[in-house]
This record gives sequence, C-alpha cells and structure tokens, in this order.
Amino acid sequence: MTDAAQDIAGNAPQGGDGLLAGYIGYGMKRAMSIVQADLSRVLADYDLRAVSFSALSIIVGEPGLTQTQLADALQIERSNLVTIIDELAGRALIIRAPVAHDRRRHALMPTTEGRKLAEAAQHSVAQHERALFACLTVAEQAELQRILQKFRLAAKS
Amino acid sequence: MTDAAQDIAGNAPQGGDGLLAGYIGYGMKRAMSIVQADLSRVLADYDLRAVSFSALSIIVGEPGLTQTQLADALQIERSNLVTIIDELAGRALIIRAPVAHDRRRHALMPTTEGRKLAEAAQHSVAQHERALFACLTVAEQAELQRILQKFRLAAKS
DNA sequence: TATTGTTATACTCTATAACTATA
DNA sequence: TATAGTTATAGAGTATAACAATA
Repeated sequence: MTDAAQDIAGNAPQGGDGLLAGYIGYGMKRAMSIVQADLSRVLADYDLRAVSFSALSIIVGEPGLTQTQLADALQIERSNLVTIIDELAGRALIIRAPVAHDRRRHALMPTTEGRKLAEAAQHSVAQHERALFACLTVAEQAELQRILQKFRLAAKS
Repeated sequence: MTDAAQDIAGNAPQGGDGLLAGYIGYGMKRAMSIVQADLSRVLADYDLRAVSFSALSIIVGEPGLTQTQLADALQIERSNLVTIIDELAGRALIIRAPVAHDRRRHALMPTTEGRKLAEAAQHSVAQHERALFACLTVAEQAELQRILQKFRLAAKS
C-alpha cells in the first residue's frame, strides 16, 4: 500500500462519496439504485418486476385502458409492453377484453386474482418503502416528495 | 371517446400523474429520467456518456487509481470498465500508466487534453443542472441534496 | 390513410465465469 | 493461491421499423 495510486486514493474526499457528490443528479442516481434494489427484492416475492408491478397496479386502478394508453402511462414503447401483458395475462392476473366498436383495441381488465395480487404487492411495497425511508423524519419524507413533484411538473421532458 | 376505456381513463387522478405517485420511489424515478435525459444531451457535445464522464472526472480528480478502484468508485463491474477505459484511452484523454512493483495494475492518469475536456464538460454539466433545477428555490435545491445524502448514507446497500 | 397490437431486430447495460499474467 | 485486467457471453432494458387487422 505504498504505491502512488494508493497514496492518492488515500487523499480522496472524506465522505467516501467521491468527487461527483456536488451534482444533484448524482445524489438522485445513487439514491435511486438503493430504492430500486429494495423494490426488486420485495417484488421478487410476487414474481413481479418493477415494470409489471406498475402495469398491474395501473390496470387494477384504471381498468379498461388499452395497451397504447398503458404504454403511455408507463412511459415505455407499446411494442415493449406486449411481453409484459403476455406475462400478466399468462398468469391470469389480467385479461385482454374486446372493446365495443373497435376490434383493434384490447381493454385491459384485472382478474380477481390480479386484483388480490396487486393489493398484496402494493401493501408490501408501501411497507418496505416506509422501512427504507425510516431514516428520514416524516417531515423530510414529505418534503422530499413535495420537492420531487414540484421539479417533475416544472421540468418535465 | 365514448367507450368504457376512455370513460374510465377520464376518471384518472387529477395531476395527470398516475396511481403510483404515492410512492417516493416513483417520484424519484421520474425525476431521475428527466435529469438523465438532460445530462445525456449535454454530454453528447463532448462525445461522452454519463459513465465515461464520471470515470474521466474521477480520474482527473484522483489520478493514479487502478481500474478495480475506479470500478468500485463507479459501482460497476471491473469487466465492464474495460471498454470505457479503452474508449477514453483511445481518445488520448487518459493513459494506462505502469505501477511500480506491480505489473498487473494500471495507474489511470489523465492527459492534458483529458483534464481540459473534463473541466469543460464539468462546467457545462453544472451549468445545465443549475438551469434544470432553477424551477426549485435555492433552499429547496439544498434541502433536496441534503435529504438525498442523508438517505443515501443511512440506507446504503 | 391512420391506428392498434404485434413481431423482429439491434443496441445498450449489466452480471458472471473463465482466462492470462503477475504477485 | 490470490489478484488485476481482460475476454466472452448471456440476460435485461430500450428503441425503431415494418407487418396484419381494423378503422
């Protein structure tokens, strides 16, 4: 541990947090990866990925959406939604129901089982998120959410 | 617009922001995608991706790191760092310098051109980040950063 | 002609295992 | 034996183009 690399590395900034900590985006990215890892862990119990959890939750909350509408809500390409819907439909969590007067579209409807799974998963996710953010005060959590929403609405795109 | 899907979609939550807005993680993810898109746009002017910008910045700030150390700092696998270093070295922005007494390791050193590019890119990124977050008050920006850092340090893993 | 769902495809990102050369 | 860098590869995630059915 006497070579130049180690000497210089030893002089690195205190926090152990690197030279990019000055950027807000950096902090958000690192925080995100923690949240995503936690989310993936929780959803694994339900055999769901983050995106299929989101899709199922939206279908349960707004039954009757078409695939194009759901893809817009999820901000993904509708071509990439197909396999997600295939997966959820294959597990009988949702069905592709026909839409009156337009046989091109599918109305996405949750099954009873889909509703039950969504509610259980949502409960679990909310619970784990509460635990994950317990290191922040309730005021800080609220403030974080408020600031993020303000940013999101103002800066969108 | 008279079919069931549209009727129900019309009843969606006010903000236009979906049913998942209750989760902090959801807000962070959406905010992140805005920040990342902005960052990619800025760095395109320098032919850098986010990860190569981070790598170059760290090498400039802490010259002499080995690839394994840099991979740890970037939180990526060292196998995936190879092509990033290849790219930076191929553009003569950094060099793989030999390390005394250990011929396995490479000390990553910026060239003069690398230092200049890093500084220019950093300036540009900081400027664009300031503009992007101008929709928040200075106090909100500071609070966001503080809360994110507190979360990151407490919740890490 | 335009739109919906779909298929095919390509490109990036990420994770793992195994190799080589050095230690 | 263990470590640093490297290669190869496989799996996600994502974006684009084109097609069939339908409007």
